[in-house]
Parts: sequence; structure tokens; C-alpha cells
Amino acid sequence: MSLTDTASLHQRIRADIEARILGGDWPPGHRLPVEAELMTQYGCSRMTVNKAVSALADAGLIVRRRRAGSFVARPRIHSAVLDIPDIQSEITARGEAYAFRLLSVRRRAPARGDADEAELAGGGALLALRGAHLASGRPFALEERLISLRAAPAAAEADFALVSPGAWLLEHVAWTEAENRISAINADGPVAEALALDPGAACLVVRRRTWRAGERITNVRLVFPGEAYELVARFGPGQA
Amino acid sequence: MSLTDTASLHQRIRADIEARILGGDWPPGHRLPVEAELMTQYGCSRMTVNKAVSALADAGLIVRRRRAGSFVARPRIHSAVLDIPDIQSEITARGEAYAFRLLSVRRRAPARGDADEAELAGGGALLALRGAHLASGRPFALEERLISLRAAPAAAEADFALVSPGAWLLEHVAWTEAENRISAINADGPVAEALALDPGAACLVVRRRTWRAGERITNVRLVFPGEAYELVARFGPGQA
DNA sequence: GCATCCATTATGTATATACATATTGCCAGC
DNA sequence: GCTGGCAATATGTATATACATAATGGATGC
Repeated sequence: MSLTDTASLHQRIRADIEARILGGDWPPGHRLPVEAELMTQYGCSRMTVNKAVSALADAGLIVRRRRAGSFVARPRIHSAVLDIPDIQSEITARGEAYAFRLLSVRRRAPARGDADEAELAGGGALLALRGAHLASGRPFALEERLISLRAAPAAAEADFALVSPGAWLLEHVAWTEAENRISAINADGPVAEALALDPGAACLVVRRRTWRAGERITNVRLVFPGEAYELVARFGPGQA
Repeated sequence: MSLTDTASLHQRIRADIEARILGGDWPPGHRLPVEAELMTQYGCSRMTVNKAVSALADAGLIVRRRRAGSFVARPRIHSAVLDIPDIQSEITARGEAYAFRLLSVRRRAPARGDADEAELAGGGALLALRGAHLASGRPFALEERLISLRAAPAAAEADFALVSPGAWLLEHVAWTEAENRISAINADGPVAEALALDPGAACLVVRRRTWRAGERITNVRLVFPGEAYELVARFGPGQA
């Protein structure tokens, strides 16, 4: 514990509560102890508890309501920041019909010599998926995904012919951190064919890695037609 | 003023200081009054002032240092969210020499019929720039930029042969909101030549619009070699 | 001139207290 | 059973106070 020794009391209280929320002990909607109780639990004044809990409210982790109490916030579907682009809602927002076509699913071990896959698997197995997102029947994006079955064991039972892996994960696994790497490639034969593009056409590639409290959840690689698709992100200065 | 009537005292103090910073009265690096002085200015206790100023520090707008005082934060080079990519520091981080070559500067009115340019200009004139970012002498990215001279009049005097427009703006103009639109294109003749690529090579295009408290500041379009460059963004779920 | 020490200063944390305010849930009255 | 109103409750805000801590800048000593 790095915070537990040096940090100030209200910071430790905050970290403690945060850990319970992120760890899943306190699920969304859970009511947390009232300030008076936390105050006896931590043996401090209400002002100190208030500072810790208000900070969590500012950070959006909990919601506070007078007289009612404080509750773990329900996670937003959409991040306002740089979304985990929700392809389905983007397509339906354009008035087109959305479908996901699953091309293959396979349970396998991490590839030998691939350190990133080994870290993702965390000693367990991986679920490897390939599929296509369709807008009005036409291919809109290709998806290659790896899911850590250690982090999301329920994924083994999910039917990804019915729900796209991205939508399923958003629903079933909380995430705390993500990283996008965006680049551009020229479509090679198979990709061009799958996306109905001329060979060599510019494509946008998004590779995303997702964490939950330090634990790897999933890797995904999405390929979009470059000129037809735009990735949009709105954001403010934010923190370090 | 929507905040000035109903809001609590510390919120009004916070909003007041925030307005001075965003309005430019207190530029980056400016030292703000010590808590004792704010306390007499607003006629309240230090705890109240502290709450307001600490909140601004949490939000990253100011930096506080014991004994030294509180200072308006210099905008971070790197946003943790989806950066305003700072091309220069990215290049030097790779151990290569950075240079910006200014190709053209022109002061002009917004193009007739272009609603976005008209909004950017806000009734004033625009500064239109073209240039190239060089890594070890080789072209790394092309930049086309429009700056609203109404929002940043000092830009008219800046020498963009010495400082790249992006770096100059980060230093001199605070921003509160930005939007990136990312797509991919095939390099046409001039772009391919400028970036030393084969014609048709995939390129990453970032178009960014930047605001300060609702006012448009600048538009920029950056073109990168698609396979050699990766845009990286790390982020969390964030707020609504 | 230079390094070291120390008082001063400004922020950081914590407490006890007081009153304000939004809401819930109960209770009275019909 | 339904409704209106009231009391209890949990958070929200503000104050006065106290001591901790980091760091500056000047004074001191050589």
C-alpha cells in the first residue's frame, strides 16, 4: 500500500472507499455508510470524512443526496472524453441498421514469446475473436479481439453472435483505464475485400488496451475505412 | 451571472478566480493573492477560501506550493486524456532534432460561405499558416492552421519561424476545450512529396478545433505518415 | 564570496461547532 | 385509503482554532 502510510487521513479514507468500489465490494447503487458512521469507523471528525467523500463525489465515483445518503454511481455508457467508441450507437445514430457478424471464436493460450499477450492473459487463457460490424448490411469495421478469461470468465459463456464483444464487455465488466493507439494503414487484399474498398485505400486502425484497477481485461484492434469514418474526441485540459 | 446569486460562497469564490484565469487577467505563472488576503477580500474565513482554491488546484487550473504561494498553472504540454499532441517533445523524446519550417503566413478574412471559419473569426480576421514539422531534418508532419486574431491578437506579432504555432499557442493562450477529428487519407502528390512518401501511402489526419470559455481560438489540420506515427491516448471513464 | 542554518511564511490537515437545506417517511386528519 | 404537513435525518456550508510541513530568503559565520 503506497497511500496507506504517508498520505493524509482524508486521502486514506478516500482511497479506502475507492478501493471497495473499484474492487466490486460496493456495486453501483450501493448505499455507503453515513458520515456519522464513517466518522466512528475511522475515528475522526465529520469534516474529515466529508472531505474524503465529497472528493469522490466530485470525481464522479459516487452520488450524494441530502437526507437519502451517498450511493455508488452507475457507470456511464459513454465516456465523454474519447469514447470507447460505441460502434453500434454510432451506426444507429446515422439511421442505419446495425449488425455484428462473428467470424470466429477460439479459446487459446497466449502466443509464445508475446509478452503483451502473456500479461493480458495473466496466467489464464484468452478468448480470441474476429468479426465485422455492419451498417445496413455493408461492412463498416473489422474487429480482432482478445479477452482475458481470468479477468472476465463470464465471457466464455456469452454468445457473441447476438451481442458484439464490445457491447457485452461494456455491460458486464467495469473498466478504469484504457489506452488507444491510432494509426493509418493501406488496406491489403483481405482487409480491402472485407471492407469493400480498393486495395491500398487508407484505413484507420485503433488498437485499444483496457484495464480494471491495474488488471488487463481486453485488447482490440479495429480497422475502419479511413475516408468514410472519423474518430471524434472532445476533451478539456484534464489532469496529469 | 448564473453562479453569482444562488451558489455557495466557496463556489462563487472559485468561479470568480476561474473567470479571471480564463479571461486572461491572470496569465499562466501569475501568483494569486495569499489565502489571508482573499479572506479579507471576500470577508470570510480561511477554510472557505481554502476550499475554493484547493478545488481549483484539484481541477488543475492552479498549482499550489507551500511557502511559495498559488500560481496559475502553465497549461500542460501533455493532456492525459487524448493529448494535444506536442509534436516537438515527441520528436525530441525519440532523440531526434526538432525544427519547424514555416511555409507561409497570411492574414485574411474568413472564406465566404464557410460558416466554421466565420465562427472561428468571430467578426475579426484570421491568421492562416502552413508549415512542416521536421525530425532530424526530415519532414514528420504537415500543419495547416487558422488562428482567430480576435481571440489571440498577440499572434499577429509572433515569429512563427522561431516557435511553432502550436507551441506558441500553448504558451500564450489558455484553452478550456478541444475537439479532435481523426481520419485517414491516401497521400496525394504534394502531400506525398512533402512527407517523402510514396503516392497513395496511408496518412493519419488530425483536425482539431480549440475553444477558450466558449470562444473559438484556432483550427489546425495535421497530416502524419500513417504507418510511422501513432497517436496514443490514455484515459479513464471520466465525467458526464 | 559562499555555504549553512533558521525564522518566516503560506499552504496542508484536522477538529469542534453551528446552522442551513433538501427529502424521506411517518402520522394525523379527513 | 389518501393527502397534507411535520419531524427526523443526512448532507451542505461556514467559522474559529490549532498545529504540521515545506520551502524561501535572509542572516550568519567562515
